[in-house]
Amino acid sequence: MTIHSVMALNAAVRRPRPGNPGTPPGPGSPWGKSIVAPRAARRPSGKARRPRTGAPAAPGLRGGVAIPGVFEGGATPPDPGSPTRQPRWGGGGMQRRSNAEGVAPRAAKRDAILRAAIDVFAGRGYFNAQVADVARAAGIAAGTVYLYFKSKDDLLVSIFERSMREGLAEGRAAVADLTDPGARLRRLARGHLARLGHDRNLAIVFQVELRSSIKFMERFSATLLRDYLGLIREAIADGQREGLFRADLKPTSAAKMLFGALDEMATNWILSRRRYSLEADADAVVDLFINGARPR
Amino acid sequence: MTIHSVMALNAAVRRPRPGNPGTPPGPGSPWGKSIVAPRAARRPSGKARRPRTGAPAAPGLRGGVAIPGVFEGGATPPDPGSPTRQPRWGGGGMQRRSNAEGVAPRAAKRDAILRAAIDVFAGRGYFNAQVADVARAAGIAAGTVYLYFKSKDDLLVSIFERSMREGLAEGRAAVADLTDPGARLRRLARGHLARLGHDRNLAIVFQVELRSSIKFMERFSATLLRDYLGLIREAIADGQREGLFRADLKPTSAAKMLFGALDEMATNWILSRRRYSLEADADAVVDLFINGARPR
Amino acid sequence: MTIHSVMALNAAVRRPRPGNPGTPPGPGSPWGKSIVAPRAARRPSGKARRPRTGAPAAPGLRGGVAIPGVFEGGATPPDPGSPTRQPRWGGGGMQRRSNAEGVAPRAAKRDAILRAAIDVFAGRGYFNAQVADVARAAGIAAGTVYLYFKSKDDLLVSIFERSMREGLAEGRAAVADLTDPGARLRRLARGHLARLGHDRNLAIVFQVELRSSIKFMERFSATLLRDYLGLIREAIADGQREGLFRADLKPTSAAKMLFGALDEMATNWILSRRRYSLEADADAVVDLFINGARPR
Amino acid sequence: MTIHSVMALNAAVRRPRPGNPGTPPGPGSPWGKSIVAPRAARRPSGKARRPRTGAPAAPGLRGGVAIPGVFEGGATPPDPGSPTRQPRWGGGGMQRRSNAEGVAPRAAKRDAILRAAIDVFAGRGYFNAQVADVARAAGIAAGTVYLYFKSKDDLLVSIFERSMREGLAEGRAAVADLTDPGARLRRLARGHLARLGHDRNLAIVFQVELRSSIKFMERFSATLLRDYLGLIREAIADGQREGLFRADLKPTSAAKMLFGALDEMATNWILSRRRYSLEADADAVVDLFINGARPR
DNA sequence: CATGAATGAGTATTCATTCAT
DNA sequence: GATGAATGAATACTCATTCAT
Repeated sequence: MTIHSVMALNAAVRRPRPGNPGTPPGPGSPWGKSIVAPRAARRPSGKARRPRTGAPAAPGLRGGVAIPGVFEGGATPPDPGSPTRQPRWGGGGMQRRSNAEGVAPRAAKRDAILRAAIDVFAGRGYFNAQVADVARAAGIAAGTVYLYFKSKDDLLVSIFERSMREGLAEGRAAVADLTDPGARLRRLARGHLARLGHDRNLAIVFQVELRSSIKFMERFSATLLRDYLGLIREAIADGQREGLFRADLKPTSAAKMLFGALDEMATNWILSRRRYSLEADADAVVDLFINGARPR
Repeated sequence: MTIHSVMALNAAVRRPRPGNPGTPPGPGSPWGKSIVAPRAARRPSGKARRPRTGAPAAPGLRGGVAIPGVFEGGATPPDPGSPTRQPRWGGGGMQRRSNAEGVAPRAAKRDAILRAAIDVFAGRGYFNAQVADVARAAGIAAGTVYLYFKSKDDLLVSIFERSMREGLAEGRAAVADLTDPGARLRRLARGHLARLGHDRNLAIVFQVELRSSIKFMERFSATLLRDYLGLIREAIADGQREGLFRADLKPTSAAKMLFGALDEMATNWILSRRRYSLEADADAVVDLFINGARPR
Repeated sequence: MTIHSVMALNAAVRRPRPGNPGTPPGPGSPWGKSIVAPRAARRPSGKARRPRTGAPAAPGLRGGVAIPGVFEGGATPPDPGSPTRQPRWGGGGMQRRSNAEGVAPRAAKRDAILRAAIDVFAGRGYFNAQVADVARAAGIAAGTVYLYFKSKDDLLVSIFERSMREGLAEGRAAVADLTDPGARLRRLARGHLARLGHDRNLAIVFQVELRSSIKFMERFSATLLRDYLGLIREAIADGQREGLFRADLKPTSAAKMLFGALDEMATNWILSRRRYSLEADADAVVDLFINGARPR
Repeated sequence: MTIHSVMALNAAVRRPRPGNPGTPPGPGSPWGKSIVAPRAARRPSGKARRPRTGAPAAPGLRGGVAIPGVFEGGATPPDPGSPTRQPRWGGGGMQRRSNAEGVAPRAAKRDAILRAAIDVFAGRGYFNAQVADVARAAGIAAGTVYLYFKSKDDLLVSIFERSMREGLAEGRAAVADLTDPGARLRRLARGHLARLGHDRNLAIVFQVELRSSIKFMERFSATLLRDYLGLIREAIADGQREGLFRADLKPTSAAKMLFGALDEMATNWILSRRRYSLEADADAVVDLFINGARPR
């Protein structure tokens, strides 16, 4: 079972009840309900608040959580040791110009919050984590999170979307110059595991926290992930056309199998107390797959 | 992603439980109110009580819970001792006989509650489901659930343990008389998918709800699942000894890959709107695996 | 503040709501648990019980809690060391003939339950104690308690009524042959503290558990206790008539003061870790009182 | 029965609160906590916020809580440091100025909640009262109570601590300029009863609700109350040194007796339907005591 | 833009009491 | 008479979200 598969699971019956306990859904979630039963909007009046204002930015931001370059200062940093392809969140951006002199501070803060969310969610679990925890980790006030994200769910969704988008982009780029189907599969697999292996907290969120909702999975199963699996499927199909892989293999099923095996490796890596290279697992999986797909 | 991996999926998106109950007073006290807030007399109807046998089955139980062809085989479920009549959860046949000559009625009710829990959890998700929902589905009072299970969590845990125990037992039995490693893998794979394929709700709970906690996954990853993966690993190792599989394959990793691929198939099956035979997927996966593992 | 006074306190508004609240306090309370009814550790489960019956008295009765002579086998036994006046609960009875050959087994069992209730309530507090605890301590089934008592409240009420009735009877008898007001007060005071001092658990229930409700106190404040205070008041009034006590003293108020001082001694004795003779405190109180009441 | 003794009164008859939500899973879950979102340790509390002054006072506060002449003096109650303007709980005068030049609004709201708690607890009893009742009476949302108090228990505890602290401070101040032991006792007694007599609801909470737990009594019996009794004991000891009181009187015991008698008066006052001056009872008690303590 | 005090819905769990056997 | 499985009402507390400053 890969991400893809899991994605449609919880789809079932999410009670519409507002409030919270049962974790009632609530508006604001990209799924119309909220993947995880937010809490619903309330706020009858609002008493006295706090008058302060002014400050250009909470001081905590820089120090505590994110650094303009974003995502690079996390708990499980992108491993500055490996010079190759680091998943620089916020790094591949567009609007973000050159955080040097403070351009696009909004994007920078958004990245900081996302980074904080990854670390907090990985550390205590999405449900156990409180928005206030994320805010604190990001060095901002709780309410500020809502200036950048629609809801708590949105944080999770944003993490997923961004990660998938980057993964997909990287995958496409990595495969662009390769013609050999086997080599493409290998590079995709390595890239997939390397990305997760470089950021353990992100991997935890991606492999664990992100799969708690069928709704969530169904939604993405039809979008980003579909494209991601598509890359694999195409490589397989190409391989079949070139006679490298058995023709009786169904590309879609085979892609799922490969992805499922890789996914299992990733999850095992997370659960394992040992700290080995996740990326290294890619070859074993691909070797087995390619060998298994080879015409008899 | 295999079972192992999947296990960490849903971990996150879960809501906690705020609020809490109290002990309200009630009539019956010489003071008209009760000096100490008794509790009040209640008991509008009274469901089924006494578990003694004889009875064809508690009325509420059959109607509310039992689902045709599902979970009906289990009298005293956790009875791995009796090889015959194995309560195949989610399995087919075997009409519930109403514990003819004295099958513990307590176990029967426990089964009914568990069955109800599977259906309710699958239907609305573990977190969104309320204990009262499960009770209602089982045709009993909410409080009664606690006469059979420690907590709501315990329901989920019991589902997992039971399912794994049975799966493991079936797996062992299925493989006992086979010597060919490939045949063993095929039977294990088929059995695994067949078990899930027979009970969609159980499959949902198993593939999704059960993976909502990294804690949960870690715990079982070291127990039942380890044994389950062990069966696969052994078959692979035997195959290597017999020269059927490449010697450079690491049995443990290979087992995870196979399991991961199967798990992905299972989750895909659940997410898919189409109703195809999950068991049939086993062959494709095993074929690819065996072929891939074959010495070059 | 004596029992009398406290008795009317809680009378206020006892909400009739049945059910009960939850959320046991939890940490944060200076007592580690909650000042009130933390519920304490529940009994392991209490499933399997003891089916035996028939016997003139449940086995558990004799051993665990009460002995036909009742009340004499408590946790804080009536101090067999002091040959004088032991508050023999059930001992001063009427219907109870001679439990020797099993006469009045009903009364004997009732006594046993009451004795068990005293010990249990004293041990874990009325609110924390469960009817099942009392039943278990009495060696009977939970439901059986209701064959002898209307409700849990009734247990507390019965303890109070019985204790007061006996105390009143003893007080009357003790004072019957005395004419000197001072001597009567002294004997009443000694008797009061001696009775409590002989049975610590009863004292705890009497001094603590019994005062949690204004309703409860109001009810008895108008009955038994009134008579009890009456004995004191009469002795004081007689003393005034004889010129032994100041005439400007209001008998009723003075009686409350005396009772209040004694009550304080009793409560202090319970709270104290030291094990001294409570009865001995009587003299100091009475001395002070008599001296203070003496005409200047 | 004195305060000390009374303190143990209500200990018992309290209903626990089953239910749970707020009641975290507890043991029973194989993970020690709960497989799912045990919520984990929450942030320290987050009480202290930003005490800045300014705001005239939260609107709902005045209307919902404040009771004419009661509790209105307290801006920042627990401020024993400022001798002037002592917030006499239950005391008279001093219109709440709406913290004119900056009295912490936070403290004001805290006071309002406490005041509401006193009234609600007195009215329906601690156990029957719901936190929501207190919140409603204070004109705030239920959840807001937890922004100022740890738990429902904390409300009761805070009432006690504050009352005792103030009573102790007043007692010390009242006695500071007096040398005559008898006069000191009289002033202490009058002050004690006057304080309770000025705020009937506070008196009810103090005399009844607060004594519902032996645990509670034990705890405070060793702290605040000890100091309070100490004031009385010292006056008695001084009197003995001056030859005013009998030397064979044990100061500690005598102090308890005096306190017990006063406490009884207070409780009687509460229970009585008649509305007389409680403070006036002080003289009768002290007269009797002093006369009784006088050397023969 | 940022803040953070305030809001308020929501439910797991307990246990006194009943009653079929 | 005894039993004990079953019942079911009731609430403290959390935390996502808002909005007046």
